[in-house]
Amino acid sequence: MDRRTEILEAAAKSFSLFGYKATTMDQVAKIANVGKGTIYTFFSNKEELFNAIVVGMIEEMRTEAEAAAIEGATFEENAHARLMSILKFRTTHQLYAKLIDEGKEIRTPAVQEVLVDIEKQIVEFIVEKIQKGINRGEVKPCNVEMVAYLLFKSYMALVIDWGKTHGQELDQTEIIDLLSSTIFKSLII
Amino acid sequence: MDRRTEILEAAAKSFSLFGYKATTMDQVAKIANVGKGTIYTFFSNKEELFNAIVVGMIEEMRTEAEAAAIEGATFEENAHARLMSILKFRTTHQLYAKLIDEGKEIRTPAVQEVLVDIEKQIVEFIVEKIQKGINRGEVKPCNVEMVAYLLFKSYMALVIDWGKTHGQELDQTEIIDLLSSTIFKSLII
DNA sequence: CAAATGACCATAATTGAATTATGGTCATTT
DNA sequence: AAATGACCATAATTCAATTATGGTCATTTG
Repeated sequence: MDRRTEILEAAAKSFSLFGYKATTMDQVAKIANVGKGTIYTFFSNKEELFNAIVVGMIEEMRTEAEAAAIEGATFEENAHARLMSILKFRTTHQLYAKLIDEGKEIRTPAVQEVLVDIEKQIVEFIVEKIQKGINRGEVKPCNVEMVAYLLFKSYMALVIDWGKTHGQELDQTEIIDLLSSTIFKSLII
Repeated sequence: MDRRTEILEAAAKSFSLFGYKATTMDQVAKIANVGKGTIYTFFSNKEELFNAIVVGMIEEMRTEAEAAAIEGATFEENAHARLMSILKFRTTHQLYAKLIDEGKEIRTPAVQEVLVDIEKQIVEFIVEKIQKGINRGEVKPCNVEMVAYLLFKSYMALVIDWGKTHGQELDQTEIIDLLSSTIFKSLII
């Protein structure tokens, strides 16, 4: 494996395990079996190394979300499956979960910026899918950006936030029932 | 004015100006022109005094939200008007705005708890209104708690959050257009 | 004598000086 | 030419000393 990859893997491991702030460049160098200076021949600073890791994670998330869609399923079914996949990734993926925690608890600025960027990219992903649905004639023309945003926020609310104030999580079917009869209903032709 | 009221007014002023943490009982006593011990004959501790102030604020918010509704208007029009009134109150009311800031920046536990409670009461307020709409035959029977939650979160997202990532605020008409064709459409008979 | 008061106390919060840790560099080595 | 790690400036942490604060209660007041 080349040095760059070894550094990336070491950094991914450390960021996932300890978060951004608690990961030191010395530590990354040690895990990667590399002199600290070597890291700086590939990445200009800690934040760039971090961003490279996050770019990789977003790709991974996107791939999983794409894989969640089923050939021949309706737009609504696939939208639901992909969104649930993304939200599952969000809480399951060690690095993502760690970053959410660090953003909230320690409020490391670099982490908070990255989290905002990830959410933007998720919404853009949804935008793409809606746009494709419109082009295929499965979805009504609409304010795609707003609809994508509303969809994402609604899923966040029902899947992630609800449980925090209401003792227990919502059932998937309850979520589908509600969104199917509201947002999706007006979206689909 | 009786001592209790003087204390309440002093506390409201101080909490609004400085937040929960930065308000001292000595300060409240001084503003209220009262010995510090006197405060403790009416309120068992700082947090109880704080809660009393917040209860008053919620009442105020509720009254304004009720006043935003118009006799003879549709359920949708009034729901929109009331929700916008609440969100306006949220950012305009000095104490509420201060608490949101303190909850986020200093993360005073007493403040965060109170903020969660306020949001719960807002959702309960929406629940009431939807239930009333159902009883009147203006609104379809539905999972009232979930719909209220979704409505509130949608308004929060479009009115409060959107601007933070998208450079500028959404226009009221854009919000109505979207929600009217989605959530409200499926709600109203 | 019942209500009000503020000096007082235990403890929590803050400060700042000293210490340690860390991101990044660059002369030296491989 | 690429890799390295000792080195440096500065940021972060520690912790003892100090200050501030919530809450009490013996005393005062009307």
